[in-house]
Amino acid sequence: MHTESCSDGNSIRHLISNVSEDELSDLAELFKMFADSTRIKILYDLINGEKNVTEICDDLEMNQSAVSHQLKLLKTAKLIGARREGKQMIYFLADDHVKTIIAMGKEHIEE
Amino acid sequence: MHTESCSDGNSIRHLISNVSEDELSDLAELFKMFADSTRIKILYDLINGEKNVTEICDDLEMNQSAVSHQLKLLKTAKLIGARREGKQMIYFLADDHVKTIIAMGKEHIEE
DNA sequence: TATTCATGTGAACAGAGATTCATATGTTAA
DNA sequence: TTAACATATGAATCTCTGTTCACATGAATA
Repeated sequence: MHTESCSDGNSIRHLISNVSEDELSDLAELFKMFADSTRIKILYDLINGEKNVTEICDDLEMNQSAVSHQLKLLKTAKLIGARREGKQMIYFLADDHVKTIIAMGKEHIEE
Repeated sequence: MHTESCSDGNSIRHLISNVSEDELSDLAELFKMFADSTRIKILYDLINGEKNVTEICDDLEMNQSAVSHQLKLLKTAKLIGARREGKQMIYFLADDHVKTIIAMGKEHIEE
């Protein structure tokens, strides 16, 4: 016998043990968020604590529109959260996974 | 006073504590390797042990050229290694960081 | 050495994504 | 309600990158 092994019928040739193709796509999507300089800088910036958009722009020395566009992506990916405070929007890291993932990356680089 | 704080003169406005802009770019470059479905599948495939190109192609159900191109990128990034064995090239994960990083990603997704 | 199998690679094409520009939305203060 | 500030967003542009196609390279075998 040599038939389907994935119970969900979603398989890249029964190989990738127990992991559906969708799950791997989601993984790729997640890592995409870390795969851009601007977004990494934003995430890294927020490790120092929550900040509003203007502060982030100043820190990164980038124009507000570019930053806002990336903030939106990060928020959609649920890597950051936001709340309004008067005229300003305060952004912050959603959870500790972000720090952990970045830390793992740094570790690999400094091998 | 409020001048340069990074000793190397490489700063995104002294913010990103102790981390040079280059270092953050390297991080982004690293995560780019995980940010594509094909590459993630290859990496995940190799978690099951070393494989030659044909096996990987079969597993992913992708044509050989596409896979080879991605293998080259992964090798350049030092996430995988390779050795020749007769006509075949055997690819394998370079170290455990790959597994760790993927595991972190999965953990975040399954939150 | 000619052939076949396994893999690598350059060029071309297509699609995705990042930045900019202009402008819209939302909030506070005058 | 008007003005000023803070942020969001759509469209256009430009760049980057993944796949395909055709072919090159390398190794084993007849």
